[in-house]
Amino acid sequence: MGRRPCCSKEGLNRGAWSAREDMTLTEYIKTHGEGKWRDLPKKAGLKRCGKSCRLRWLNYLRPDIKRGNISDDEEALIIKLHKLLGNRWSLIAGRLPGRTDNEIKNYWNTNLSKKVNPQNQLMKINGEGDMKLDLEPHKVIKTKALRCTKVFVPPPQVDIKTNSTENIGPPCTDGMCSPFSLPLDLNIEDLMSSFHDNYLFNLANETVGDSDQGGSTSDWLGEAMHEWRELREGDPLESDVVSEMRDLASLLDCEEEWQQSGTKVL
DNA sequence: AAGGCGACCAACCGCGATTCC
DNA sequence: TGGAATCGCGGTTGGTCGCCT
Repeated sequence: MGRRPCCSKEGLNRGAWSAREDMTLTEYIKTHGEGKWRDLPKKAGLKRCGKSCRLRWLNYLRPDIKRGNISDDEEALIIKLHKLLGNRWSLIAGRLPGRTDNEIKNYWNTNLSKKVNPQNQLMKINGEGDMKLDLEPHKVIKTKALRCTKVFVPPPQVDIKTNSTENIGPPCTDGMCSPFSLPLDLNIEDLMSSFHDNYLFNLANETVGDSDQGGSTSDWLGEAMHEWRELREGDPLESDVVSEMRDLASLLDCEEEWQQSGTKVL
């Protein structure tokens, strides 16, 4: 059984939007607000599919869209976020005010993928452009993509004192224990993923950024790293690991700031 | 001048997640 | 509670433009 199309394509315009269509859509959304995309075209008098209207609005017509070239700062941030998050364009875009996921995705594919991985360019020059290229960044955090309207159920946790999985439950919220626990044999990918997942759980339970919990993500990440190292009998963390953790901490600190200022995160 | 080619990017498509009834 | 409707995401396509030969 085939998938039902999002709308009937018959009699609908496709391809580039005209100025008149843009104006019609903008005026309609100004008056009635976003949402109900399926009904919007009919009500607004547009011969477009609702999905197309949504895309046009989100990627082009929204008043807060930033026009113009990507700045050096933005580019550096995109590279850093892509290293941490992979092809999670909407997440990356969420941290670049006025930029859309589509814009960032296009920018990455046309500019940054070559810059970050010059081998791609080389392969095209050698006439191997059709090959599937390995664009996967190193140590990408693959947490489940979530919207922040839902409470995140955290992965099973390891009791940091006994190193057992017996004491499974949500992170403490009474301020009496560490914000999260870490298994001793965690590798860096799991460590960062576990940290990020716990962060999301705490965010959903409003324990992040609470002054009773000891301040910013950087603070309790530092605390967790310290505890982890102590329990591993002072194993030195490799410098790139420390660097990765700092990157992640600063990213998540940004999330906190936006969360506190009322901006929707994720 | 014109055809070929590649870069760019807006728009489309399919699918998983979420919401609604 | 389950299925339909809707939303949102990421991959892909295709039109346009500019450069090169």
